[in-house]
Order: sequence, then C-alpha cells, then structure tokens
Amino acid sequence: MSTAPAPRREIPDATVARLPVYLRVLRTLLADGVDVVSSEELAEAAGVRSAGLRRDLSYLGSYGVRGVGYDVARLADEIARELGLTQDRFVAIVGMGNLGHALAAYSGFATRGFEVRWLVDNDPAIVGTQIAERCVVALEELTRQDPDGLIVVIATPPAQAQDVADAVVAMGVRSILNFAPCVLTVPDGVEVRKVDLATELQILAFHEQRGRDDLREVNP
Amino acid sequence: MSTAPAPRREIPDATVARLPVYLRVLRTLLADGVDVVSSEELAEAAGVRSAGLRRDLSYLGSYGVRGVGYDVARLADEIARELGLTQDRFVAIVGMGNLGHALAAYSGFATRGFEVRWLVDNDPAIVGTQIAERCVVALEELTRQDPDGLIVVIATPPAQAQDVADAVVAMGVRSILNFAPCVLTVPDGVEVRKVDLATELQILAFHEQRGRDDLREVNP
DNA sequence: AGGCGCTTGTGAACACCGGCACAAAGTCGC
DNA sequence: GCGACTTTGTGCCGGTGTTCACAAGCGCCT
Repeated sequence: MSTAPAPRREIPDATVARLPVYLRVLRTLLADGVDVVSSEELAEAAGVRSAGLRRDLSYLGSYGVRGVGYDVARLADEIARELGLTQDRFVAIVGMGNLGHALAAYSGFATRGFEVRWLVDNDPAIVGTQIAERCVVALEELTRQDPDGLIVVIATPPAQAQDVADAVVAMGVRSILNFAPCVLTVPDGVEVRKVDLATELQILAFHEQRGRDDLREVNP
Repeated sequence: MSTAPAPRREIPDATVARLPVYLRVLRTLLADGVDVVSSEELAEAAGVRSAGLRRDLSYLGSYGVRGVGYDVARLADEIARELGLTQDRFVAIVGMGNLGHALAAYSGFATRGFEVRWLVDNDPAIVGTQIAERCVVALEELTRQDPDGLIVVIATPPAQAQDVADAVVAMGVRSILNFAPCVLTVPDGVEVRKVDLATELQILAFHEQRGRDDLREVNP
C-alpha cells in the first residue's frame, strides 16, 4: 500500500501548520497550468522565506530538482499524502447557531477535501429540519457513528462545549476544532485546536495600540 | 491619565496571544464574585502552566501579592489596558456571504468589547438591506470613515480579498482579520491575522493520521 | 564531454520560548 | 513582634524554530 519507503521523520508542528498553505498555493498553480516552481516563487506566493520553505519541504523528503525547482503536481501529492488527505475525512458540526449555520453552508470545506456529513443540535425544534440540504440530528445520533476519520467542529455556546467534547471523545473522536470561547479539557491522544474570533481581534488591538505608542515616541 | 509609569517592556508575541485568554477567565471569575486568585488556579482555568502564567504576567509589571495571589479586578484592568481595550474599538465586516452574515450576527464581539459598526458588500442587491439590524453599505462608503481604532474583517471570496485589503489600507486601517483562504500582501505597519478553517482541519487530519500510524507500530 | 549557472538541501549560529526550581517577599497566627 | 507558611517573580537551561550562507547536485549550452 505504501508507495514510498516512508521517511518517518518527525515533522515539527510549525512546519505542519504551513503545509496546508503550500498545498493551497500549489493547487492554484496547478490550475493555472504551472508545472514547475522554484522555492523562491513558492515562498513568495505563500508569504514565507524561501530558506524556511526549503527546510519545511526537506522534512517530507527530497522532492525538488536542483537547478530546476519542484514539480508542482508531485509536490502537491506528497503534501496531501503527508497531511492524511488521501483517505476520506468527514466533518460533524455541533451547534446550529449563527456560526454553525454559516459553517454548514460554507463551501470551503468541500473544495479542500472535507465532507460535512453531520449537522448536530440538541434543540428539538431544530433536530429534523434541513440546513444546507442536510438533516440536523441529535448528539446521541452522532455518538452512534463510526469515529474513524471524523473531525468534530464545536460551535455551541461555551457552557455546553465541554459536554459535547466529553461525549464525542467517549465515542472515539480524536480531533476537535473548537469555536466556543472556553478551554476544553480532553484526555491525551485527543487533539484540540481552537479558533476564538474575539481573541484574534484583541491581539490586533494590542498591535495597533503598540504601533500608535511607537509613533507617539518619535512624534510627541 | 496614565495610572502607571508605563513599564514599556517588550511583550513577546506568545504572551500577547495568551493575554486575551487570561482576560476572559478573569472576567468570568469576577462575575462569580471571586476577588483574589492564585497563579495556580488561574493557570488551571486558562489551560497553561502556572510558571508560564507568572512569567506572562511579569511582563505587565508586578501586580501580584506574594503569599496571596492576584487581585482579579485589578489584573483584568491591567490586561485590558495593555491590550488597548480602554479605548473604543470598532469592527467592519466586509463580504456578506455565509460567513460574513454569521459574523454580523455573532454576539461574541460585543460581549468582548468590540462594536460591529459597519457591514460592507459590493453587491448592489445587498447594499442598503438590513442584516442583524444594521444597514449594509458599499466599500466606498467605508473608506470615507475614520480608520482610527478600526479593525477590518475580510470575509469575501479569496479573489476579492486583496482588493479589499488594498482599499482599507489606503484609507489608513492598520489591523485586518482575514478569513479568505489566500495570502494578503500589505505594507509594513499593517497587521494581518488570518483564520483559515480548512487549514485547521488539515492540521487536525495530520495529527489524527500520525496517531493512527503510531498505533499501528505497536499493534500491527 | 565538460564547464557554467542555477537551485536545492542542510550545517551552524542565533533567537525565542517553556519549564524547573528557588530566593524574595508578603500574610497569618500566636 | 516574630516565626512559619504561602505564593510570586525570575535565573537558568534544554528544546524548538528561524535565518544565513554555502556546498552539492542537476540541466543546459557549447
């Protein structure tokens, strides 16, 4: 089954976080008919330095050709394989409020290889209705499904997020994307990534203030 | 107006990214009537180690009392001040598709001190309509406003994101939160943070695959 | 066939960050 | 007033990530 000798190298987290960006850029290039790209060009398009890009790619193996560059299609395949996108991945969105609703209708998941298969809510008034051409089910229903390759997106109010996390961890889910502004406690082996919109704004606010203060120092 | 001598210390990015979390936890504690908290308790609630928390807070100054802990209200104020939340901050959301729509209706902004003041779209069929009790305006209208303290959220399709960024940078905006899956190029002094949902899923997919591979090694 | 120019892959130095462990400093009880 | 206890703030170190700079390798041209 394995097509390559599997370098089985340890890939740093920082590199893993950038691989999806490279993959997106590569697929854009592919759609534009570009078949070879240099690290300089790819780095420019991905918003990183070329040296860092080459080091990132070196963790995957030696897929570049010196004096030429990287084969776009080949490199895209290798990154997709490393990210585990060769097998099917499914998404369940829990919490059909404003955000969950928007995520259910968001087309960006499907175009990047993720099928939104379950929409979940506990409000009896919502369970059974259709959202984005999919039927909303109760959490109990979800927990009876196969957790293999399933990623759960939590878009509930913060008060219910931990309960949802506990339930899906119990059914065997090991990947959670949390939009609720709260800290989730999960056992080892379960990966949680959080997206907190207000936090992002506050980080921006800090930098904007610092920029203004710096300006004030030279311009009192 | 400055109550403290302004330590003017350099705060590491990693610390800045955690301050909003501390602030959120502190305000929850405050609402529960807790007025003093130890680094151990606060770290537990924030999902970090106590030593790291103390180091983070030490960049703000010495606001703890040895043998006792931190005054919750005082510490929350200091963090809010450091994050620049003492002055009013406004948000403009550009792109009223699924995501923009949900963000406009999302209550989490207001509760964390950000007022969504402008909703923007270029579709003439949408401009002038009401979303979440606010009138949608054209991008031209936004660029005539005062950029001071304004944060622009880009929720357009990727093809238009760079144009929007160029326009708001030209009007003087220095903080952008980008939801479009593309790289934005901006001048120095402009801060861009990106939130890419598909990227987050791909990172989770990688870790899930790695976990499965690791399992296979001991369980062939 | 051989040299030349271009690009990759990586060794090494550097900056950053997280954690341990402990001294400094404050409170509480008597 | 003083000693014991508690908790903060920080010096130090190991690991991680990033950048520079260059040798190695590949294709092209003559």
